[in-house]
Amino acid sequence: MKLSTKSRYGVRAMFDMAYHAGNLPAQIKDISRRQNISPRYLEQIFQDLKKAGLLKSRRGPQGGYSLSRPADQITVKEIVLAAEGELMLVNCVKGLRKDGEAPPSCDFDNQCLTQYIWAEGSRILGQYFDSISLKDLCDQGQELGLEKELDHRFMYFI
Amino acid sequence: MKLSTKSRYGVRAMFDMAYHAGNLPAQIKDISRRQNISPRYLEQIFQDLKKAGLLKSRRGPQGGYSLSRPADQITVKEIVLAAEGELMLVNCVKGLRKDGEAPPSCDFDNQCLTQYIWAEGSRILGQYFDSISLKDLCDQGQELGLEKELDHRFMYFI
DNA sequence: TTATTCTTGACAGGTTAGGTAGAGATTCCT
DNA sequence: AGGAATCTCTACCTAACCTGTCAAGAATAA
Repeated sequence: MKLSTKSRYGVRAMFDMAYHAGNLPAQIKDISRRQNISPRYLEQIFQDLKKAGLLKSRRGPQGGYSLSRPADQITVKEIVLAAEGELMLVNCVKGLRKDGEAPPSCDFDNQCLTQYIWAEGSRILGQYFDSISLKDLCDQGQELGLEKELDHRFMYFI
Repeated sequence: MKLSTKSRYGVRAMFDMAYHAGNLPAQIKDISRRQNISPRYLEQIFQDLKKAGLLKSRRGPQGGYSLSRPADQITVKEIVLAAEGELMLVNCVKGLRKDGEAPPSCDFDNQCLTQYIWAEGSRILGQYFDSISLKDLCDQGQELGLEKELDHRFMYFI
């Protein structure tokens, strides 16, 4: 019952982007260095987040990724959902998936009380994750005095 | 972020025991047949549940397993905790484990905001699971008119 | 004593998580 | 136009874990 690293890295990376946001897109190498995540692995995760519409990307020099929406309009739930594929504690429950694929039904459908428990637990968890936006995390980071790294690309103009 | 089958089977099996409870201990073969769980696998699960103090066992003819407490004093949380080992969405968070082992700390300890999210999510989930007892499930089963199988061992005395 | 049932430990096959690697496509700058 | 920076796509790999199976043994009741 563990979250995959994709979810955890994804949230960390998205927070990092929101926290260090500048005028230019954020680059994988900077995020991965600050958050100590393998750059190549982070690329994959960002592909998922981009497909989910949470990130925009620009190629070429000075390219990189940026949030597709303001930080207060992106919730942890969306990130986890995009990275995890779905937000369900079990497979045998009817629920929405990222790919719209039909969920596998178990052989005890309709007479399995425990289904309700897992479905409700998933819902409660999703509701909590939905109550937290990236902005909330940034505010919390400010309060804790979390250090912000200056964008070295701005140095050229000083 | 899926629950393992141990948890799901464990809850199903414990519910089955509570629902069909008679004077005699319940046997693996009956539970596994009714719940469509591999008997050998169910044995393993019951070992975990027994270690956690949720089940009592008796060997020999007419032996089997029985709940170590009344059904209204056993919650889903306890079963999941026993089967899953712990109830934590991530590993990097300090939390109680079944074996008392020290949790591995991540390299971003104390400056990782996301830890709080995962810890709180785990707590919320645990709280929900703790609010459901086996008796609640039995009551629900009654309401739904879930069929109770007669214990064939009683037939001898009729 | 014998059949029944739980106990214990080994082990194996498939799947998934987590990560690496390389070639290609796009864009910017000179 | 050419080259460098950056994202994109696909394939591949490894270790761990999930989900069991199997076999031998120990306890108990009849």
